Amino acid sequence: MVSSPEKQSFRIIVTTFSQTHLTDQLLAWFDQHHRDLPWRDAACGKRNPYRVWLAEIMLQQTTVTAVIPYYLNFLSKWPTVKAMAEAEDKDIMRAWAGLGYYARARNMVKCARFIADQCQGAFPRAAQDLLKLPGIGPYTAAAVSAIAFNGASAPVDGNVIRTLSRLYALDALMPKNKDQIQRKATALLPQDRSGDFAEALMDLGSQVCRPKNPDCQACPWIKSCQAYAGNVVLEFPKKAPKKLKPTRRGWAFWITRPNGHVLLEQRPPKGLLGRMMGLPSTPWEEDLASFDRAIKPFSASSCQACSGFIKHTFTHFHLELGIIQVSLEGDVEMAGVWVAPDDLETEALPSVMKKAIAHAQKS
DNA sequence: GAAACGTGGCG
DNA sequence: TCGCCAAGTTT
Repeated sequence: MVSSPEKQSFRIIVTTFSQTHLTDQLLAWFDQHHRDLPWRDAACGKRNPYRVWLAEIMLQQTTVTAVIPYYLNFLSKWPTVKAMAEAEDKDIMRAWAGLGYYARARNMVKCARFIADQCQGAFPRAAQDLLKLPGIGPYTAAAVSAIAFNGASAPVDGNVIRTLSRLYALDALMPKNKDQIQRKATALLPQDRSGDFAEALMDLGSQVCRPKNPDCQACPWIKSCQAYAGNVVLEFPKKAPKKLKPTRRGWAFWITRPNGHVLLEQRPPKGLLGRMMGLPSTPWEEDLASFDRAIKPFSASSCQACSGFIKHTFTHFHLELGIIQVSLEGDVEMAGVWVAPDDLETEALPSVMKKAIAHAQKS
């Protein structure tokens, strides 16, 4: 059956009207529930692009609560993209330590240097151009363009996926539904206020359309939400079943010289905890090397295993790490840096290594 | 497309 | 205790 042209245009008008309605409802809600966050220091479109970008990089897969102290510290150390571009890698990694996903920090500096050296310190305004920069993917490109420049882009993050999946009862599995959600989000863009719209949709997802315990009664879209109407809100978004995490095990070494200094190594520039500092360690594998085998390189020294082991969970595996204390008799030369215990806190140590160090020091 | 890539909080 | 989850990008 073919619709008449009149019928089609009528449908387009109705669709457009209801989308406008949704957009207006969302923006009205946003105006009443505006959150005061450190990076929201001016109206959308009038923000400092460097600060917007810095916040968006940090907020990738990371909660607002975790980001705030890091954001403030970075801004105080490196107030401009030029300042960050001139920073040393080591200082960036130190300041990022504990925030996780360290490739973000490595790409961030790379991006800052590109902006400073190749773009006269000015961020591109269009999402399409931002997308070419290191560490900036589809989400961040759209977010920076919308929030810093009021560009007509709709960032789609986990909040947006969840909220729109519920609003339209979208059955597609994450993350295959990304294109569909992107089209829905773009269709809802207002004529102006793209930046407010971006923040509004993400705020709605994080504060109202929460993963668990959503507050549907507070939602401006309650009358339009298909999942709510069907009483199946928690069934969206549809997700593939999670894979089981394997457990890997290893030994880390607390190696001290007679003066009490301890040996740290910088990890390789890519891969897990890349470019961060840590205790020397055996590889982390599913089969644990025996104590005797692990201490072979230190056969002439006194070696003692701390009781128990530390547990830590990464994105794709659990880790059980045993700690072996090695007390060297003299100032043996070894690859790495010797650090006084009091100076450990200033090193670029990821959380798992801080945990291992605490375990070694209390044993 | 799938896997790698951190961490801390919450129920 | 433990699985789930949070403002994704890269390879």
